[in-house]
Amino acid sequence: MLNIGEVARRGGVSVETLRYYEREGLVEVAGRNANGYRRYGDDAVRQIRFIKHAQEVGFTLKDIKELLSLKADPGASCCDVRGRAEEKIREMEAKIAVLERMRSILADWAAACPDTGPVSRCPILDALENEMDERRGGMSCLPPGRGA
Amino acid sequence: MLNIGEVARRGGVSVETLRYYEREGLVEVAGRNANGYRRYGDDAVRQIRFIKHAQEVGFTLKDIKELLSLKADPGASCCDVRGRAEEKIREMEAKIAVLERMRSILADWAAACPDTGPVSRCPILDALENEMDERRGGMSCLPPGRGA
DNA sequence: CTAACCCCTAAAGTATACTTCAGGGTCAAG
DNA sequence: CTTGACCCTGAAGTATACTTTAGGGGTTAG
Ligand SMILES: [Zn+2]
Ligand SMILES: [Zn+2]
Ligand SMILES: [Zn+2]
Ligand SMILES: [Zn+2]
Repeated sequence: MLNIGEVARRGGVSVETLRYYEREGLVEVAGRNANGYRRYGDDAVRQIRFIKHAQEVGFTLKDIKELLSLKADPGASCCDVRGRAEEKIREMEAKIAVLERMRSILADWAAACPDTGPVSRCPILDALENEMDERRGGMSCLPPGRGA
Repeated sequence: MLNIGEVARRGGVSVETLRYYEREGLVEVAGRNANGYRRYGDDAVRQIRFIKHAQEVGFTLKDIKELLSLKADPGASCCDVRGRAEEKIREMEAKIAVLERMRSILADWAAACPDTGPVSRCPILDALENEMDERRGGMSCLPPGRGA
């Protein structure tokens, strides 16, 4: 049985984070001692590392809560877990696609910018000022059905 | 001179967003009428579209405030603007790299998961429970100098 | 005994970009 | 004169994952 500080040290998180995880239902406390101090079993440290590893690959705490439920549920199947992973992969691919598109547009603009002279003739600012909504599709900032 | 509602419609944002932009110093009001209603010049709509376009390519409102300052500053050079764009490109590349790394790890795990059977033998949960910190480098969740 | 260090709670703050709420004037039409 | 659409302010709420603050008790070494 460990105090919160020791669990925090071994898990690589702060005690505040541990209390936060407890509030959020991610880590359970085994019990309390006479002073009201939290006592943790050693599975707590494993649990915290699970959480941190899951965060490292992109799961949110909400996701992780679900993963922990699956892990604890003897009726759950491997398939459920893989489903979560695949969903997360799709989310990431969507985010990557958005970022790639933005990066590519910015890169084009940066290439067009002469890098000298006044801002009044900067093609980047021009591009931002004028329409570019049809470019590559799906970047509309205007209300639908209203041309310029 | 336009009321806030008309500017919102033409700009494709809500009136609350406009008031928010005003508080944040992104859009100036030309004046007020006798009732205290905001009156906007028609450059306001252009300004809002600038903001929206800049967001579409990944600039934050903070970035955009700087871009607007540069745009308004006759002493600023094109170079400054390009600098912001290139910095943003680097930020995006960093984010993309992180996402790619996470995606690739998850994809490997998902491929290893048999997708049948109980969660107790799921390689994804196994991977999350056990160490994977040395994999691909730089994913440590542990405090430095503390092995297992 | 007291400093240093551990623990406790509840609430508020952080960052971002807004939205929603509460409460209340203004204006044109019918 | 009322209805509905519009405008105003200031404050709080949203989502995420924590951190910080405020205020206070417990334990141990010197
Ligand atoms: Zn599995
Ligand atoms: Zn646009
Ligand atoms: Zn330029
Ligand atoms: Zn790790």
